[in-house]
Amino acid sequence: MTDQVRVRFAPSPTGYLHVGGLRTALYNYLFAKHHGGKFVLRIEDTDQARKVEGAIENLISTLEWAGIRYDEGPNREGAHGPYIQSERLAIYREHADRLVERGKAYLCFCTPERLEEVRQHQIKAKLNPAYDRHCRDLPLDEAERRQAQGERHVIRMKVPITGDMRFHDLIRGDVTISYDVLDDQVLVKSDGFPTYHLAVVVDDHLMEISHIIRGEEWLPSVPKHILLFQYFGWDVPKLAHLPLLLNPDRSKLSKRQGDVAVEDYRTKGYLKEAIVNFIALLGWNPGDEREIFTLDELIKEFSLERVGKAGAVFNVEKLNWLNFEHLRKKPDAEVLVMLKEHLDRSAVSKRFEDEYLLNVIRAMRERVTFVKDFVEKSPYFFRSPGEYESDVVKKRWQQETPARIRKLAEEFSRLRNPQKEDYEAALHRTAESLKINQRDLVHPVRLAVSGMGAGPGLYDILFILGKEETIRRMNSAIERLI
RNA sequence: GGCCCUAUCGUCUAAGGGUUUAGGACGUGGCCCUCUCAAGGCCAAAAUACGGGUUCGAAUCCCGUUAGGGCUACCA
Repeated sequence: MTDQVRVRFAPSPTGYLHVGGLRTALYNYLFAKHHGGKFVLRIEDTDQARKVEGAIENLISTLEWAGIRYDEGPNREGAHGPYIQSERLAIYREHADRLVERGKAYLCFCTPERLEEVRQHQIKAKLNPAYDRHCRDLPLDEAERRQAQGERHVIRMKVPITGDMRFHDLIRGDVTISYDVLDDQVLVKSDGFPTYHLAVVVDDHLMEISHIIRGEEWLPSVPKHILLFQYFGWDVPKLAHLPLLLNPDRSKLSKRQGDVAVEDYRTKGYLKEAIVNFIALLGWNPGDEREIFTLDELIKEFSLERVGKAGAVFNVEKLNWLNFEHLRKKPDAEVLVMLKEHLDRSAVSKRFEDEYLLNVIRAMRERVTFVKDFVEKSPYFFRSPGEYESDVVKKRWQQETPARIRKLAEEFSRLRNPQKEDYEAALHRTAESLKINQRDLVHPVRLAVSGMGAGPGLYDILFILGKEETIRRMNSAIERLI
């Protein structure tokens, strides 16, 4: 075993990448990169019943989208492949046989019916349901004879009857679990596939994993794994069990209470930078008061020592804020690309010049959380107002307003190639000659050209829209608003 | 039920026994700025689950209680 840090993310391909899974992947990745080590992606598809078509591809593309690049894994073979467990069946079988030979595991011929019956009896007798070790002491020759006859069987590990397992977890400290709450775990199922417990130990060893960083739900099965490492005569990797991600009601993060698939958030328009940043902060903090991080900064700062022990609620409000912050940090040109992509996908059919869109971006930057907000919060940059917000009309559009707007439109029409300041000066002049406050013109004009009462500075809007469009909208408002 | 883990503002968290009138952030409310809305600035409300110990001193260490979560499969 080398001294190099090698960690893995080992999801089972059951459909989509869960945000909890993404965080586990992220922490592994950050830990690996922080220490100049390798990040391995391994697919744990040993349950044939739960196989989902396309899940692996989906998992990989989501991971790559988030910027979490694996060094070894499916489609990126290293020296430890294959990285999909269903392609490693012979390896597991061979190792299981080794354990049987050494008397550390045994063949079990109990039927599911008998197991269920035993379980029912135990429950009735208020005992902990566990395998009764019926086949544990079958003579090896008898077991081999029955196996040769093709009798259906599983392979179970032998867990010591008494004593306990004490181990150290990098996040939780020392943990002790008594053997009498463990049963003789199935290692190889009757379909020949290994269970998680066998596969994870064999693969973590063979792939030279130095640190196992995974969710807290695995903590109770650590003793089984350590036992297996010992039965094989292998070193045990360092362990770190991450706190869980929680629903707002503090139960384990699940569907039903909001979105849990990373792609859901992606579709909603969250930036990968925001999701990664947010998820990193769910259970980890840098120790100072910084909150905005890029992936590279996270790599630099991350340490397991600063990972907390308590579960963390996935709080969308803060994610929104981070999205806002990361979107704001992006250069105009980059936002332009995203806005154009969004426009292509949306119902807005009209084409806009890059320069026009850049102006919209500059005007709206401080006002949007998502790229889609450019259109949703300022639709007037993309089409003339279909209707006017009624409460704003009520407040800003008085009886004398049409005449004033008409006069201002005339003033505007005399401008040649107007800049922002020219609109402002023209409005100022008009207000003076009308002997009214500027705001008595500003608000109605805003309403006329945008249909709304809120938005960027009026002169920014007018400049972006351009003289012709501005005047056209002003006249249109005069006709449509009474 | 049994076993394991966890417990600081609504949420994410800081404080590694004295530097603490428990700090920051999101969100919430107010004020300032201002053509509106934002952004920004300032301010405010808001927490150590409870009970015992240990100690000169406890959010911090120990025990118990309570609460929450996880696990308890031929699922991962």
